[in-house]
Order: sequence, then structure tokens, then C-alpha cells
Amino acid sequence: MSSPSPKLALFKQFALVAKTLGHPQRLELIEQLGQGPRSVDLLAEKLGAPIANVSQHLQTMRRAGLVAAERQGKFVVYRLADDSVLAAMKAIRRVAENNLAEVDKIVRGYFEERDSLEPVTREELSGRLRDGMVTVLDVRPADEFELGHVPGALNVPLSELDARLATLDPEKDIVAYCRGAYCVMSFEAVSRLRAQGFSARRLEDGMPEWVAAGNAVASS
Amino acid sequence: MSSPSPKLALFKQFALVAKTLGHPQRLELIEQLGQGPRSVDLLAEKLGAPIANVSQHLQTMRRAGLVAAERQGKFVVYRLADDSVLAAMKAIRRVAENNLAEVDKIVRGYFEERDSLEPVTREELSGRLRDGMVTVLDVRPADEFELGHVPGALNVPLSELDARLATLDPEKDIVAYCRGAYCVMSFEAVSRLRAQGFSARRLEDGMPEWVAAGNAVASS
DNA sequence: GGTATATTCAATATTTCAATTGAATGATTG
DNA sequence: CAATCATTCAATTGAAATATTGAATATACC
Repeated sequence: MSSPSPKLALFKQFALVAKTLGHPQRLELIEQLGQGPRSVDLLAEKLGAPIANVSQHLQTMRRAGLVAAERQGKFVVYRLADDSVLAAMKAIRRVAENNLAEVDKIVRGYFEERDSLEPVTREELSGRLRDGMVTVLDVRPADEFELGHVPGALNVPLSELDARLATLDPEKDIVAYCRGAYCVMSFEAVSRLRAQGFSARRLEDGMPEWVAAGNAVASS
Repeated sequence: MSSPSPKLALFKQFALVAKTLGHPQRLELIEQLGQGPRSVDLLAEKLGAPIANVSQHLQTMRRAGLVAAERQGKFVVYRLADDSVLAAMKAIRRVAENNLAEVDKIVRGYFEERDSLEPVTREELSGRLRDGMVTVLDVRPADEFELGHVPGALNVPLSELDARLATLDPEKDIVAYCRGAYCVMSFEAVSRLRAQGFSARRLEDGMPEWVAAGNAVASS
């Protein structure tokens, strides 16, 4: 028998990946990076966490092969290593959804009640985009919108939604999206739009999935 | 304390799942349970770990929704919560394979050199099983074989391979499999069979994937 | 070159995790 | 009902992860 069995060595590596995913803040970083490469600076601001802290998490993630870093001028820009990282996060999310009662509780309490109608699938949105009979709303903050969005989408951050209601065409259906499947902002937007009489629905998931599915992305 | 944001609450749950996957021994338990429900006793024996230790890991995994337990007489039988758990483990493995140089090194050193021929896919094996022109070898220990195996497979544990070489039909191709993609035993078996002049290949992955793909399983 | 800015490093205190041991519980058997 | 077996619990110890702080390094800009 070989002293360090190859199997154990491999499992240690797999465990390293999983363990590194096992931190809420790092999952949040992956959600952000799922939208595109970002600097440490910007990520720290998004998370509302100290820069040194975020930097350390990113380095931990780099050691585990989840992200890669590249220096651009005085910024260090991190990005996801590849699509498999998002896939892994999705797989973990599914385990939690299926088997943790706690998740069900949270989702019911905060999300489901606000989404009585079926969310719109990516395929459906792609189709309706071609017809032009739909208004697509990107409710993320402006900086995230600028770094990449669904072509033709209007950027209406949640904070500005009420102010810009008047500019929306009440005849068209509205589809709102934000970062990912559990991004609260799109739920909130749909709920407020409906309250104003709009026909609003939510995209089933967010920007990262849109990109991962090979859809077109526009940047301004 | 005001309740934390639903998003953070969710991410904590996701992180719990990932963190729980982040231990080599627990991954090994999942590999074992991927073959079917097992008692604490048997799992401990398989891992060569103290029972109390394994029991604790299993309870940790139960809290994270990865496994479920059921009392059967004086045994407590654990099983995977559902298919999503194996899917998550697979997704994590993929991240590691794609992005960790260390994994590549281990695989190259221990596995690849012993597998110059392409492994057989599940689909291919299903087809050739119908033709009957292939000998399927299950090289796992007898107890694991008994709890479920590919229909028509011969159980030849690695330890008995040499002794039973004479009983194998040299005219037929041989396909060997064991637990999972990285289960060393099937590599070893193929290598030894080839050294004896047999036409031997390895199934691309193992028992859990065979089951997950909805293939038939026989038990003796 | 000097200074501001972005990021990383290093040291520390705190918390959490893991393995070990022996005792306690629950179910079965005689 | 005692004895036995499988499992879990509880307490302890050592190891590892995390957040926090302030200093160090690199790059750009003036």
C-alpha cells in the first residue's frame, strides 16, 4: 500500500474546494464575480466589509482554484476561475433547497409570497426580446449595470423605481431581473410595479445565469 | 436584534452545506452512501475510522441536509438525502479538476498512466451488455457487490483477481468498475489484466453514477 | 522623487472544528 | 429482566479558521 493514498490526496483537494465555498461572505463574492470581473475595492464596497478582509477571502478562494486575479494598473481584478464554479454553487444551493427546512422557511417568508406568478424563463425572455413587446428592467445599481446587462434592458435601480414609473410604457409587459436567483431586488421591484397596475414578472434567475447560458451581453 | 437580511440567512444555509462537504472523510462517506444505504457500523469499517467519529460526521451531515437516517432494528441506516448531493459532489470535483494543479498532478501520477485507452462510457456498456460479448468485472469487496451491482457483472475483488484469472474468458473484452470515478481499484485491475494479455478497459465511472443514470441494478 | 491609492502581509485574539475517550441510551436476544 | 450490541452523547484536547488591526508593498499620478 502506498503511504499517501492517491484517493485521500484527491479527496483532500475536493474538500478544500468545498470548504472554501463554505462561507457566506465568499458565496456573496462569487455571486458578485458571477456578473463579471471586479476589483477588490469594489467588491469590498458591495459587501460592506473591510478591504483587508475581502482581500483575504479572495486569496483563500484563489488558493482553492475558485477565482483568478490579474493586476490592472493599480487595481487587482478578480474573476471566477471558470463556469464550473457557478455550477458548483448552484449544485450546493439545490442541496440546501431540497433538504434544509430552514431554507424553505426563509424562501416562503420572504420570496414566495411576493411571486405568485411564474417567473419568466431565460428562453421565454430571449424570444420576447425579439418581438419587442416587453420592457426589460435591470434593477441593479448603475455600476453593475454598466459592466454588462441584457441587451435592450433599462437600468432602473430600485431606489429610483418610484421616480421613473411615469416613463414606463403601461402597455408593455415588464420583466425585472437583478443578480441571481435569490437577489431580493427583483422581487421587490415586481411587487411595487404590480401595486402600480403594471404587468410585471421576474426573470427566473439573474445576470450570471444569463451570461453562463451564452446569451448576449451589452455594456455601456 | 432585527432579523438579518433574507439573503444573508440563505447564504448561511448554503455555506453550511458547502462547509459540511469540506472534509475528506465526509466526502468518502458520501461516496460510500452513493452506492446505497449503509449502517454506521459498516461505514466505519469501510473508512477504517472509529465508530464514534463516523457517527459524529454522519450527524453533522444530517444537520446539513446531506443524509437521512432511519432505524432498522438495532442498526441505524444512513442514506443520501437525494440525488442533488451526488450532483453537488460532482460539481465540486469538477471545479477541483479544472482549476487545481495539484489534482492534475495526482491524477497524472496515479491514474492517467495506467489508463492509456479510453474508458468505456455507461452508454457503451449498456449496449455491449445486450450483445453479451463482454465480461463485466466488479472489483469491489464482496459485501459492496452484494448490496447492488451491474446486472451480469462478476464480482472479483482485487485481492482475488490473480487467483481467478484462469476462470476468465480470454476471448471476451473485459470492463472493470468499482465505486466511483477515482476509485483506484478499477485502474489497478485493468492494469493487471492487461499485463496478462486480456483486453481490459475501465468503466468511466462507478456504481453511484450507474445508479443515478437510472440503469438496472441487481443484488444477490 | 514624493505622495496618494490599492492591495497584501503579519500578528493577534476569538471562535469554531475535529479526534479521542469513556460513559449513556435504545433495541434486541436469551 | 439481564446481557449484548449498535449508536449516540459529553467532555477534553489540540488544531484550524476568522476578524481585526496596523504596517508593508506596489503602482499611478503629480
